[in-house]
Amino acid sequence: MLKKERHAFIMHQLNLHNKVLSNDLCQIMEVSEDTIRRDLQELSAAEKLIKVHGGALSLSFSEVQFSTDHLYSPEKKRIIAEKAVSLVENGMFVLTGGGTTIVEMAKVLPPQLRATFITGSIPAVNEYLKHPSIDVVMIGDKILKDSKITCGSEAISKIRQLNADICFLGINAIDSKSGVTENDWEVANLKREMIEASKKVVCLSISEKLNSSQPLRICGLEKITHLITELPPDDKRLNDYHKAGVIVL
Amino acid sequence: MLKKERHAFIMHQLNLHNKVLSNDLCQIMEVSEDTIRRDLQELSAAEKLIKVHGGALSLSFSEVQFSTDHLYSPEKKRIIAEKAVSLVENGMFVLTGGGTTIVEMAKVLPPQLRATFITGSIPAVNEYLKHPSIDVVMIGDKILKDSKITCGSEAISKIRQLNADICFLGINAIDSKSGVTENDWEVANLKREMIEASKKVVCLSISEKLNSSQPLRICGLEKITHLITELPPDDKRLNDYHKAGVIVL
DNA sequence: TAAATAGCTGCAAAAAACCGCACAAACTCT
DNA sequence: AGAGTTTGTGCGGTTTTTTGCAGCTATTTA
Repeated sequence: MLKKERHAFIMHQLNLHNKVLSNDLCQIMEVSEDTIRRDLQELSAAEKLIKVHGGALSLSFSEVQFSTDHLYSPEKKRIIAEKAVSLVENGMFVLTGGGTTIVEMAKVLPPQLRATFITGSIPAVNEYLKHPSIDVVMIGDKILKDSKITCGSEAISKIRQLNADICFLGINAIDSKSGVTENDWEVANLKREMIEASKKVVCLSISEKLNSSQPLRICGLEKITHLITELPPDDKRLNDYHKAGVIVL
Repeated sequence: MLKKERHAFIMHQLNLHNKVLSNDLCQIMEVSEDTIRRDLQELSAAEKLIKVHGGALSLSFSEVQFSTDHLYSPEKKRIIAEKAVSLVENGMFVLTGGGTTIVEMAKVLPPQLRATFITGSIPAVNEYLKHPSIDVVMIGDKILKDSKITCGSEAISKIRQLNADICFLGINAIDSKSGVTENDWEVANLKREMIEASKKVVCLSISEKLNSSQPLRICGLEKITHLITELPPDDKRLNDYHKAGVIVL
């Protein structure tokens, strides 16, 4: 196998799997480890991949993972937030969860908006209180320290009494098969109730969380009315959700 | 799993949840605890995260936590706060109002204290959440924007269900004849309920507010068990309250 | 205060990377 | 065409990196 061929093959594998192992490569191509090592060295020098101990990673891998050092992809969340606020209208009763995306959304609410925001999230409330004209209602209960939201039977019974116009949820994982999933028992219960208590349900999620799932199921896609990501609505990664009848923004 | 992959995965988890546990990581990635520990050490050295006992925290999280928006703290309120915390014991259920004095008190709670703090004040909750070991319960209702406390029938009915060990109130006016008075209708109602719901009632007030009164009466001195000011307890300005049977600190 | 849990240090084994060299294929230049 | 040169490849031995383990210390928790 020629050198150029090997290079092309390595790049191909890398595009498919974002990762190659030196061992696999030298077995498949039936060359020595040294040859592979030198191939990777050259491709790395040409900045076509990232060489690591034991193999190599694709450039996109590093971009996605390490480009976003501080606040996690704030620009993506800002895009999501901007789309989300367009759904809020004057006079609405809005139920929101917690999380950084919801806080971003709180920051970009138009100043002249008049609506009532109901939440159990402390960071969200802190933002809502800065707004000049919206009303803020806090759902009370014991506060979960790590996620800083009120959580418990008291909170759930309060949410059950609501019939909000719209509900915004930052979600951890969504998948066309498993629906919306979560890894925290209490938070999952809470989100489930919030969904039931609202006429429209808007899920906010960065695209990395698409097509991932976690142990606890919150609901299927049929309960979701809107899905907002930082991607344009016609991105192919969103096809499954379109098909499921979700409005994708 | 390659080392870089592990690092990327750890950062990913961290960005999603602001926190990772060493144990979870070594189970998910199927490597030894030592490997995870070394990964965290390296990422910590590269200032990508903050290593703590048992896991790691994201940088953005710590920034929020330790953000140095140190409000200037008047000496008097600090003195009052120091006296007030001495009344809190482990295992107590503590009901607190809002106001700057209460927030000062929240800041000086001893780190090893274990108690449950119940409040409707957003600024107070923000402080309580920084404490490592206390439980925090939020009283829910519509939030009064100017005083940043939850207020309304819902809050009042919740407080009625309580039987707290002790209640701390920052007060606006106190007088040996009129008792404790207030100028906000909603806040007055709330404080009245909080006093009824607690075995001990501690009033916190800077000395300037002594012997002043406002239009709305909350209660007489007989309902107050403790009064704390920045003055030494034997100051002559406090004589009236001594005589009324209030413990003056 | 004692048990449990997490961290640290040194060590050893395995894997991977590296270095120098030899040899073969390809390419160049007369 | 053929000798010399460049380039690519594989092999043996050495070095570095990575990882897990055992024993010990420090911290946390009950």
